[in-house]
Amino acid sequence: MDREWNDSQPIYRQLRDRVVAMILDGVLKEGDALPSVRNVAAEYRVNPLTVLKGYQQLVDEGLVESKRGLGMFVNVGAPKLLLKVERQKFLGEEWPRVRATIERLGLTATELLNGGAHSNEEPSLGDAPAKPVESDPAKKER
Amino acid sequence: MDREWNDSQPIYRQLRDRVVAMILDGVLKEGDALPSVRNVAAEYRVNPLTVLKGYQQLVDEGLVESKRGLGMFVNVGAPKLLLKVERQKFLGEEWPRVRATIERLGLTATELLNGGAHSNEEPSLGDAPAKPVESDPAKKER
DNA sequence: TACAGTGTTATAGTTAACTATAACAGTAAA
DNA sequence: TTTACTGTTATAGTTAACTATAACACTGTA
Repeated sequence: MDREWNDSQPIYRQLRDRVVAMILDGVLKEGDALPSVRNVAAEYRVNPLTVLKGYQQLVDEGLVESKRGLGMFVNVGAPKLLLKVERQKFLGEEWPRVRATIERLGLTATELLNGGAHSNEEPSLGDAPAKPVESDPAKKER
Repeated sequence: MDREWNDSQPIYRQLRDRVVAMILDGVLKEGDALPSVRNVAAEYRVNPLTVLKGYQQLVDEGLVESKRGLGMFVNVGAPKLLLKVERQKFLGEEWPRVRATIERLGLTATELLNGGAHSNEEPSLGDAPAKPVESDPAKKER
């Protein structure tokens, strides 16, 4: 896990997202114990309550089960459920926004997806984008 | 403009982003007046101070100039500057995250690009992804 | 039993975001 | 001057996020 925080989202949600990522990546498998609240709090120098809040979200989502005195554990079926739910969420909410941004910046989604620049490449401002993504004619703003 | 807010970011930042989008899209050109603080506040049913805070960000970024009694105006050079800065920000910060998510969810380029009205399509969990977005071969593990 | 791990709750304080309400200040036009 | 727009500041209150510190409750093991 990474040790830094993003100012664009509350810590507890980022925490939740990181655990989700670990489950999706198979780092945490069904039945596995999550890193303990206290450990995480110490390692990231964050308040235990903040960690708990993030973890509680996962419990509320039915992904994780809490066993007092033992720890918190990845539920059976969580990875599968997660893949489904997160895909829906991404395709329905995040991707449309991102895609709009890409178009707005005159970048091409195809290029970006096909192993183009990820890291810190500066697009020379001058050159016209090779093949801008056509904006969707049926695009509905909402 | 849209009338709704996203819980993932403070309103004033979303407001700022919308104006940025309008500038990039050419809806607001150099020298144009932004929608007035009071109008926006009324239309979106938001506090004038919140709108002002969003607008102030733009002033601080050198994109907009404020003229008391007159309004706030898009600076000369703002669109060009914006394109450069926002591209850098997107490629350096947002895209890497988004890309990681895409890979994690095993989504395919076709799935992402062909969805005109992809809103709430459920990716049938069963079928193997046709051609997952490849992770960068040059990516360094650490 | 004692102990060292777990999760959980209680108390209380700080800060950022947002809100309502009101007033102040500058510009242009009737 | 009056009116109707602009941006701006002042005062004060609410809520969510985060923090520190401490205690409570449970489990497995020495």
